[in-house]
Amino acid sequence: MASKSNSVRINSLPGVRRLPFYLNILRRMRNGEPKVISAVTLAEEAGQAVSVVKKDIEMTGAVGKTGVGYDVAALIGDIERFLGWTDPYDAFLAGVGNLGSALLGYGGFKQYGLRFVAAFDADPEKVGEAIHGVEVMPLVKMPELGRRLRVSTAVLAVPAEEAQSVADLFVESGVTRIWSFAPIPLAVPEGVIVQREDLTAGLAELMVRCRNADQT
Amino acid sequence: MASKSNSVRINSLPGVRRLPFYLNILRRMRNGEPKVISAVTLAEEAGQAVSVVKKDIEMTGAVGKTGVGYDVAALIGDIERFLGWTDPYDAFLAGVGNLGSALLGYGGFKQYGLRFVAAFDADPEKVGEAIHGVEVMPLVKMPELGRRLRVSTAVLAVPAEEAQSVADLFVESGVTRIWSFAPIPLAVPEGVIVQREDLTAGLAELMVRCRNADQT
DNA sequence: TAGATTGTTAATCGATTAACAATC
DNA sequence: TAGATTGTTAATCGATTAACAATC
Repeated sequence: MASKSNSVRINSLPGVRRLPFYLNILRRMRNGEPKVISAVTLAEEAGQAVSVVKKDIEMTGAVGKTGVGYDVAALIGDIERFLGWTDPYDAFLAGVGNLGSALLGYGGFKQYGLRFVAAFDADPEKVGEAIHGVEVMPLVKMPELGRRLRVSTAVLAVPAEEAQSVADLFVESGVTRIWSFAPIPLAVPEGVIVQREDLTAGLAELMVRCRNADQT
Repeated sequence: MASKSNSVRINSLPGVRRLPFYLNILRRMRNGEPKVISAVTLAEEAGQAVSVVKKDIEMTGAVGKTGVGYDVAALIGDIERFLGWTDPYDAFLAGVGNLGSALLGYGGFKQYGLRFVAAFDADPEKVGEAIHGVEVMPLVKMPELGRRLRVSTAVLAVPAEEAQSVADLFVESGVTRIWSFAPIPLAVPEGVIVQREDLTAGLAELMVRCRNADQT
C-alpha cells in the first residue's frame, strides 16, 4: 500500500471547507452596500483570524485592491468558480427516509452546486411519490437513467446495510462523486470519489470541547 | 514524561471526530465474535492508517493487551465514556423544518449522547404537533422549561435570520452547548460552546478533491 | 519460544499565525 | 501624502506517519 496519495495536494482542505461560510456572508451583502469588503472585515464577520481569511481567499485566485479590499460581486464569483458552483450538477439521491427527504426539501442546494433530478428507494411504497417535487424511482431504473442523463454526482442516504450495494449501483450508473451519509467506508473503483459526511463527528467534537473548556 | 491519563491536555480534534466512526464498527461487532480486535484490524475496517487508530484509541484511555488487541466491549465503553455518551443528555431542538424534523426522527441520537425532550418553533401552525413523538412548543415556553428540566444541550435548526435570537433564547434557558446548523457565527456569552455544522463544507471539499484527482 | 501487537518516540508534513514590504 | 490593506514570506504549532522496543 502506498504511504500517501500520489496526487499533489494543491489546496488546504480545511480552507476549502471554510469557503462556503464566507460565501454565505458575501451573498447576503450582494446587491447592497458596501460593494467592497476587506479581508479584515470578512474575518470579523466570519469569526476567523485575518491571516486565515487572506490565505483562503488567495487559494481561490481572487485578487483585491491594495488599501481597499475585494469587490464583493467579483469575490463571490471567484469563490463559486473555484468550487465549481457556478452551474449546479445534476444529482441522484438514494434513500428517501428522514434525512434523504430533508435533503431533497432543501432547495438551496442549487446554490451549492447540486440539483436533484431523481430520487431512488428500495421501498416499493415510496416509489412513485414525488418528494419536494422530485420523483422517487425504483433502484433498478438508476443505471439506465444515470447513463442517459450523464449524472456524475449522487447522494447516499440509505441505511448502513444497504450502503455498499447502492454505492455499487451508483458506480454502475456512471456516478463518479458520492456524497455519503452512511456510517461505513465504501469500496469504490479508482476514479470514484467518496465524501463521507458524519453528523455524529460534530457531536463528539462538541462534547470534548465542552470538557476541555470546563477544565480550564 | 508528564502523566498522560488525567492531565489537562487538548485532544486532537480530528482524532475526536474519528471516534464515532470506530464506535460504529465496534458496536456492530458487539455480542458477536471475535470479542477482541487489534488496532490493525480496526484500521483496515475504518479505512485509516494504523498509527492514526492507535493514537486515537490512546486518547480515550483504553488499554489493550500487547500481542492480542483490545477487548471490543471494553473499547466501546472507553470511547463512550471519553465522549460522554454513556448517558444521553436531555436536549432541545429549535426549528422543525425539513432538517429539524429529520433530526427528531433519527432516534439513533440516543446512541450519540442526545435525547430530545422538546422541540420549539416560531410557526403557530406547528405548535402542538408531535413530530416523531416530540412535542412542538412555542418559543416563549423555552426558558421556563429549560430551567426546570436543567437542559444543557440544544440543537439550532432555524433559518439564518432567526438564528441569533433563538440562540439568545437558548442561553436564557440555561443551555451551555449549542449544536448549530445555522450558516452564521453566533454571539454567545463566555462558557457557552457553539458547534457549527455545515453540510455545504462537505460539498465544497468533494468538488475540490475531484478536481485535484482529475489533475493527476 | 515465535508471532503479533501495544505503547511510545522521533521525524515529517501541513496548517495556522505573525509580520511586513509593496502599493493603492 | 497618510492610512489602510493586499500579497507573501518566515516562524510556529499541531497532526500524521514511521519505526521499534517491550511484552503478551
